[in-house]
Amino acid sequence: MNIDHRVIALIDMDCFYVQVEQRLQPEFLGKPCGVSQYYTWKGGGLIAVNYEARDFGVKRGMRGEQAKELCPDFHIFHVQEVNGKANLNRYRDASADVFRVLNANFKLVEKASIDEAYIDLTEDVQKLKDKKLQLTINDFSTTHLAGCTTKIEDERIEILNKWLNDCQLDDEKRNYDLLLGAYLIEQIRKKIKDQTGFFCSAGIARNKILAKLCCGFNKPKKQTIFTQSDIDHIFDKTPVQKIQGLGGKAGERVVELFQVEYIGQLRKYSLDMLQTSMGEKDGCWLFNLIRGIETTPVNNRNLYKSISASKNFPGKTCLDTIDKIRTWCHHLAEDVFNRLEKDRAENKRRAKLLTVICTLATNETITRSCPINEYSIDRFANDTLRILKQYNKNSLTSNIFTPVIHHIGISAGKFLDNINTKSIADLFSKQTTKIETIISTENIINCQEEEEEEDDNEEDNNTEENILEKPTLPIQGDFFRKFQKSDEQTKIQLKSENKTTTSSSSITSFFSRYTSNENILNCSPNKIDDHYITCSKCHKSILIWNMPEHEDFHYAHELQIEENKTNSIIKSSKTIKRKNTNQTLDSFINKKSKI
DNA sequence: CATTCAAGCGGT
DNA sequence: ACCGCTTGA
Repeated sequence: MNIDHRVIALIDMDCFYVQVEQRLQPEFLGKPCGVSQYYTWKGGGLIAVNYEARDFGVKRGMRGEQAKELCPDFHIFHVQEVNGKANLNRYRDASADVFRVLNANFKLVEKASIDEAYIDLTEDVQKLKDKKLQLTINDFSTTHLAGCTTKIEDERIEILNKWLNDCQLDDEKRNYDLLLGAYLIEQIRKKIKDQTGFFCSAGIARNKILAKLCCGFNKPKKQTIFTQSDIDHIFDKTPVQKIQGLGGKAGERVVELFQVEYIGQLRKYSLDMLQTSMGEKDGCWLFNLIRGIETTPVNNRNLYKSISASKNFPGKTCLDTIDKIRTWCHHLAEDVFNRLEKDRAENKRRAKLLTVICTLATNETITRSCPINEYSIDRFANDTLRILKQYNKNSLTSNIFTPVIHHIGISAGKFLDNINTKSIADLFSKQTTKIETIISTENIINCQEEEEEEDDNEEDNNTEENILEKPTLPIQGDFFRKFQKSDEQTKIQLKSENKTTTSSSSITSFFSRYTSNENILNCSPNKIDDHYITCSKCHKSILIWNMPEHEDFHYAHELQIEENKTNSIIKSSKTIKRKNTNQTLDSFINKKSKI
């Protein structure tokens, strides 16, 4: 599979929080509304505004009172408060409703935010091709072409109709894939509406950046196709800040350094110039991006990597006594605890690391972590309080805390799976399709360095079949979960000689980095005996929250044998079909080696 | 006094 | 591990 022959969609719920509230109170459908949190101060801050209200100039971030001035009929929904703190569970639950539909219909779905999902439709489109459907304009009632900006419905239909006939008759521009992708997305959007009640918009393109960009071209309740031939003329009018990842300081840097306003203006700069100013990696990314090439994979991930609760205490509301801090530690701990318990029941996993974030009056932000040994509100609260107290300059006997605190957050992460009974074969069998690991790359500039390969494995007695058929190897870390879910993308490397790339990463690079990382951890100042457990395989003392990775290390070691066998296959054939999986070990290792 | 809360990623 | 940046409702 060529990386720029993918079909990627980005689905984005329209003013999601408002729709969630309107689903509960349908009498507000069609009326200008918004959702705000903390209504006592100037009507709270608006975090979602529907399209009816946007017509009046109401915007996200505005105060509720200000919105009322612009639009007297504006209705404000308020975020639920628990213990005096905004609670977003209602929207998380609604999000789960949407993702249930997506996951039931597609294999490769990435939860990008509470209301956004990337879908890799490449395989779905290939399967659909075999059906040789004759699609008509009626299959695309909400579809727009990125290059067609008309507001007149008849014109949309005329131009889209011509385009769809063209690419069904002669697909020389390779647009037929995108057409089929758009067809699938028309259907899933209908399904989402039918099964959840929510409207959404979508973008369909060859990569995530383009899908994300064009999703915003026609909103709400519409979808947009971005073809490769749209790139130049649209990028010529696309402000740098509109590109995902360039909305902040990085984008400002681009504008300043290159004196450009629109992303397309960067085309006149060489790869070298971009890399000199932006760094090797970012420069490479930009150079490819403005030529329509962007290879970031859609990760198969539906679960949160962390669960957190935080609250600001601005101005006079700051926390200046131990009592106040203790109370809020407890409230935040309770929120995290409740969500962790739900997560544990649903996802059979446990968070192993608690991270406390606080901002002091000195304007410094502090982040400190400690292990989670059991889920308990009091444990979370006490751990948090203990960490915060380290920054109190006042006497231990006083209730006064200096410097005052303006923000506290508690985050739980480093999840460890409990599941330990599934066989490897079971896990692998979830993915049944092939992957082609050799990718044609005429257009792709890749700046990743070659990694040295080592051949230092002795035991070569485990065949791939042996490993795959071992039924009872316990799965404790999340290595296999990632593997099973095809979380990663095959690595591409440019070979300057013949302009072909091979998937050629080595497991050894993962090892070397992991090992050095371990050494650092073993001499870290946080070393407290309680936090260590002894690994049953290597008898090393390992920090409890590093066990998932440590277990990955062992599994990776065991599978290195398989890796070596695979490498020889890759080198000797153009494509490789792997039994019962569409992932190579490379793909996993690539991610790991970045840690 | 004041967007706020939340999540992920990359650099070091 | 910790910090800053980015994004989104």
